[in-house]
Amino acid sequence: MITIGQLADYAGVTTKAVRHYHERGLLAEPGRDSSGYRRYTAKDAVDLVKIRTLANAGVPLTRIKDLLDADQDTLTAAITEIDHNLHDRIAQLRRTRDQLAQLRGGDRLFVSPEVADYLDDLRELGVSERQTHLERDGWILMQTASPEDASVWIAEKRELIADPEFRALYLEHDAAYDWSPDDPRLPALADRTRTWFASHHSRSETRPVHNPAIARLAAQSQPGASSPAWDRLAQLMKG
Amino acid sequence: MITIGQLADYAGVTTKAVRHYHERGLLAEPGRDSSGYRRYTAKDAVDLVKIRTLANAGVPLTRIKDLLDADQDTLTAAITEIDHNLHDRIAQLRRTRDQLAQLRGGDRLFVSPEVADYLDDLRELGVSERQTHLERDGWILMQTASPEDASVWIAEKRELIADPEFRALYLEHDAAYDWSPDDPRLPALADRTRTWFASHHSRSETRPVHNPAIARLAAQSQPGASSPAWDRLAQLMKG
DNA sequence: GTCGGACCTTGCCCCTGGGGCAAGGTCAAA
DNA sequence: TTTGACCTTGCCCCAGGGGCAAGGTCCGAC
Repeated sequence: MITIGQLADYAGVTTKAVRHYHERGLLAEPGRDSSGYRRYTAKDAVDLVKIRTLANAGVPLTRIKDLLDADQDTLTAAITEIDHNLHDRIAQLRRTRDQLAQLRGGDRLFVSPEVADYLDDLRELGVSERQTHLERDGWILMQTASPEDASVWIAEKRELIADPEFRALYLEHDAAYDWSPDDPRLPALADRTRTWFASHHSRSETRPVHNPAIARLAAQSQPGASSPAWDRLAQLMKG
Repeated sequence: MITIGQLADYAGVTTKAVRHYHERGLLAEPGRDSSGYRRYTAKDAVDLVKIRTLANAGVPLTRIKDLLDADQDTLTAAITEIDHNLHDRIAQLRRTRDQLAQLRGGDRLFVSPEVADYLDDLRELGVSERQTHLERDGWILMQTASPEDASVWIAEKRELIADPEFRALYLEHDAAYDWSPDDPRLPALADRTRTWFASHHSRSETRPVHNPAIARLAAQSQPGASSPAWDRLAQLMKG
C-alpha cells in the first residue's frame, strides 16, 4: 500500500496528474486510509504505467479510458494503429527538421520547387537580389491565387529565360531600376522590349498572353516595388 | 493582394489560426479593403510559413514571436537548439514505440530488468501464473516503496532460487495454494520450510533477514492473495 | 437584378492535459 | 514539540486553437 506521491514517482508523473486521471475516470479511485489519504496497490501502478505509455504515444485520455477496459483484441488492434501513426509522426518531425534547416536561408520553403529552381537560375545570371526578391514575392502571390496557372506560367517563363535575347532584355530591365527617369537608354529599351514581344507574341497559344511583367504587377502593391525609371519605362511601353 | 482564406490555404492552416496569430502579435495585421476584409501580401505568406515551421517544431507561439524579430545570429542559434530538441523528441518517440510494443505482453514495463528476468525464471520453472503475478505485484510495491532495498533483495532472491532445495520448497508452496486446509502435507511442508530457513539463516549478513514471504506479505492487501491452505500454513510456521 | 453559395467580420464559449496556488490536515524523525 | 515533507479539496490559469452565432460581402449563373 503506497501513497499518491510514491505512485506518481514510480510512473514519473506528478500527483496532480494522478488525481487528474481519477477525475477523468482513467484510474480507479483507490481506498483511503484512516486520515483520508489515498492508498494504492500494485494494480494501480500497472494501470498508471499503461496510461502513461499510451499518453506518451499521443493517445487522448478519453480514448485511453476506453482502451483500458476493452478486450485484448481491440487493444491489440488499437496498439497497432497507434504505433502506425507514431511512425508517421516521427516521419513528420523529420520533415519539420528539414524545413527548419531551410529556414536559415533559401526560398524553397515558400515557393514550389520549379519556382525555386527558376529563382536560382536568376541569381546565377547575375540578377539583383532586389529583383529576385520581387520575383519570389510575385510567384508566392500567383501560386496562392491560382496554383494551376502559376505552374503553367513558371514553365513558360523558364523557357523564356533560356532565350539569350530575352535574358539580355531582362537584365537590362533589372539594371534600369536605378537609372534616372531622363536616361536616354530608356526609350531605346522600351522599343526593343516591344519589338521582342511583338515578334514572340504569335508563338503564344490560345490561352491568355503571359506578360512577364505580371510578376512585377502582382508585387506592385508592395513598398519599393518600383522606381522612377521603371515608372517611366512603363509609360513608354504603353505609348 | 490575397484574402485570409487564400493565405491560410497557402500555409495549410485555418483562417482561425491566422486570426489567432494576429491576436498574439505574431503576424502583423494587414491593411483592409473597402469592405473591411484583410488583404495580405507575399511578406505575410513568408512570415506565416516561418511561423508554421517553428510551430510544427513545437516552439511555443510566444517564443516564435520573439524569434521573428530577433537578429539573424539569435535566430540561427535558436534554430540549432530547436533542431536539437526535435532530435531528442524523435528519439523519445522511438522509445515510446518500444514500450508500446511491450504493452502487448510481458512485465518489463512495470518492473526493473532484474525483476523481469527473475519473473521469467519463475515461469520457466513451472511456477503458476497466479504466483508469478503475485510476485510481480509484490516487486512493484517494493520497488516503489524502496528501490535500493528492492535491488538488494532481488539479487538475494535470484541466488536463493538457484538453490535446488529452495526451488523445491518454493514450488510446493505454490502448489499448496489450492490444497485443503486439512491436507496432511501442510504440517510437513511447514516443518521443512522452517528447517531450511534455520539452516540458511546463519549465512545471512548483518542487514535485516530477507524473508522470501515478504513478497506475499506486500501483496497481501490485494484480493485473492491468499487461500485457506496458505493461511493454515502461515499459522503452522508461526507456531 | 437578384439569387445562392462561398467567402469575410467580430465575439464568445469550449476542449485537452494538466500547472499553480491557497488553505488547510497529517506524519515521521530529531 | 517542532519542522519539513507529505496529503486533502478547490479554484483559476495556460496554449492553441475549434465551433458556432449573427451578421456583411462577393461573384457567377440565371
